[in-house]
Amino acid sequence: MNYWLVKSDPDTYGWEHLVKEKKTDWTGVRNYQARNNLKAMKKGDPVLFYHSGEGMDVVGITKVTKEFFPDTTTKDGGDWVAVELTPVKKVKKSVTLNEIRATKQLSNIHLVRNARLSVMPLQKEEFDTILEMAETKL
DNA sequence: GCCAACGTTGGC
DNA sequence: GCCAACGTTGGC
Repeated sequence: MNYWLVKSDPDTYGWEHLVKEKKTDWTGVRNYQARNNLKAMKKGDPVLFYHSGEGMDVVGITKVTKEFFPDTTTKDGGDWVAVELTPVKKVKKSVTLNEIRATKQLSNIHLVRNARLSVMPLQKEEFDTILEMAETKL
């Protein structure tokens, strides 16, 4: 079991949108590192959902319900992939980037070190720490 | 709205 | 293969 975090701009596609749709194909990733992370996701892996821009906080937990497949929104012929994500639950208390920054155990995650990466792995300890801060259990 | 950080592109 | 220029993302 691996743990992940994805970022999304709620102006484009936010948590509420995902909940309404029940599930979504996580398309549009155009970054090799992020793509490799998508490819490494296994069915059932938990994925934290982070809002960039508005909010800047972890707002919910999703899970992988379909492992990677070709991203059909690709127009440039590139070898891009998507996964299917399904919302599991909203966190009780959203965890802001500031709180994450202020937490020593989380100082190595990409969210802090590489703000640009939109799909990133988390260590189990990091995942658990964030859930604890969110006062939420998986 | 600005700008820093980063990834990608393209000229050499 | 290097690196400058450019575009995009995302925090502030």
